[in-house]
Amino acid sequence: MSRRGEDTKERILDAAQALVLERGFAATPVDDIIKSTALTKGAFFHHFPSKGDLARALLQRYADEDLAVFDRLAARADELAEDPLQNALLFLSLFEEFVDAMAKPFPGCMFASYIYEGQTFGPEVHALIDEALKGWTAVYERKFEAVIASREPRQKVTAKQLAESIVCLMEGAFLLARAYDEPEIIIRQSRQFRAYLRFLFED
Amino acid sequence: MSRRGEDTKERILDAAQALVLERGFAATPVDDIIKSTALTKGAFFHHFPSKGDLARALLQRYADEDLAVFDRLAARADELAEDPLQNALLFLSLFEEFVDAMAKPFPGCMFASYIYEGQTFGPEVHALIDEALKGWTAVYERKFEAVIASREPRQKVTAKQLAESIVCLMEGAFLLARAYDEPEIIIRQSRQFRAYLRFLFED
DNA sequence: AGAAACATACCAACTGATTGGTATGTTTTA
DNA sequence: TAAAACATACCAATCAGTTGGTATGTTTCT
Repeated sequence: MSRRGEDTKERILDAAQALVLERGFAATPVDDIIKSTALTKGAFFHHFPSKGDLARALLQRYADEDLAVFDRLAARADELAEDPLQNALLFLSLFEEFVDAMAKPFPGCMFASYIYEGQTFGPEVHALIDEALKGWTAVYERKFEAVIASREPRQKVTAKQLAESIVCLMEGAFLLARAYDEPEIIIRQSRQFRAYLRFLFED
Repeated sequence: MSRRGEDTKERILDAAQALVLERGFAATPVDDIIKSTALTKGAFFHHFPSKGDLARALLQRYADEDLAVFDRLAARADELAEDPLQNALLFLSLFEEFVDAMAKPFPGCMFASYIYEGQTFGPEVHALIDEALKGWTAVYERKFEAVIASREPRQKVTAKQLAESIVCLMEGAFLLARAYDEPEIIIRQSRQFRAYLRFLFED
């Protein structure tokens, strides 16, 4: 695909992402997407064989960007803090900074949006969601394993438990943040979890 | 409305709830709802002036039932445990029992579903969601206030913080539970939070 | 190099199916 | 017997997707 074609495809994805995060996938007609890009139906279906293909491409791109952010934050944390506990704490701090820089109105999490539309999507989409959720958990789990290996926790906890907790906590925080349009909730909860970690592992 | 009319209205709501939780509201046509009740369009629009009215009625009923469950669990906890900490812990245990008794496939939380469809609904629906979320938080906050009043927490925490945390944690757990069709996640996370509370407040 | 052959990117207009909703009946119940 | 509770038969709008076509490259052949 030429440079020009690639650009329009991105434009369609940009418009679709904004609308889908706002209203959900099923509630976002193709007509509205093309209206917001000043393109036509022909152009849309030239780039995406079906609306379902858009759903897949949209989530794929979102997952890729999400992974990139995660990797970037992890790399910066690795750079600045060698100690496992400090590394984990810093990673969460960097995540808070990232959320703080997000635009209002707070868009929410696309995985969550897709999860609650369930039946609408095919197995490929479900696999993507699975991969993302398990990916997050795995990253956290590795970090917490290192922390537990380096220090005796004040309370008996497993890395897996902690990892699942922070993923749940953040997804829930994303939901409330969206309901109230208050991204600060995410930051508050992440900070609270940091305090919990310090409490568990610091002297 | 007569007994019979009330019954059919409930039947419609039952069918709608199952479908909406499965696929989302916008992705659930009225035709599918009436198909699953063996009724007709005339009957549906006799009971609900519009599909939007169904959305409101559906969430209202869900909120009422949710509140009833909450009150029931709280009453049982109050009955069995006077001590604030034991009361809070027991309340969570009873909630875990309740989740454990829920049917598979795990349906998820209707508030979350509605939140991620945002734009679709009117201000009345948003008010209902707000009320429910703030209601949960308020119940937890009162319980944790009593706990904090009765004991010195090992770490400085506020009742409000703890309340927001458990609400986020549970909503996130509901999301993962739905993604994996594993309600056990909710139970695990609630149990984990109980351990955290005991750790904070027990000697 | 330059023309012929082909591919990509897009558009305007249309299509059949589905959508929420209505108008007009018929049955049931109080 | 008169509302309330349904059913039947429709409608206008909207939906995802198609059609036939043009304009603009890009590659291939001479």
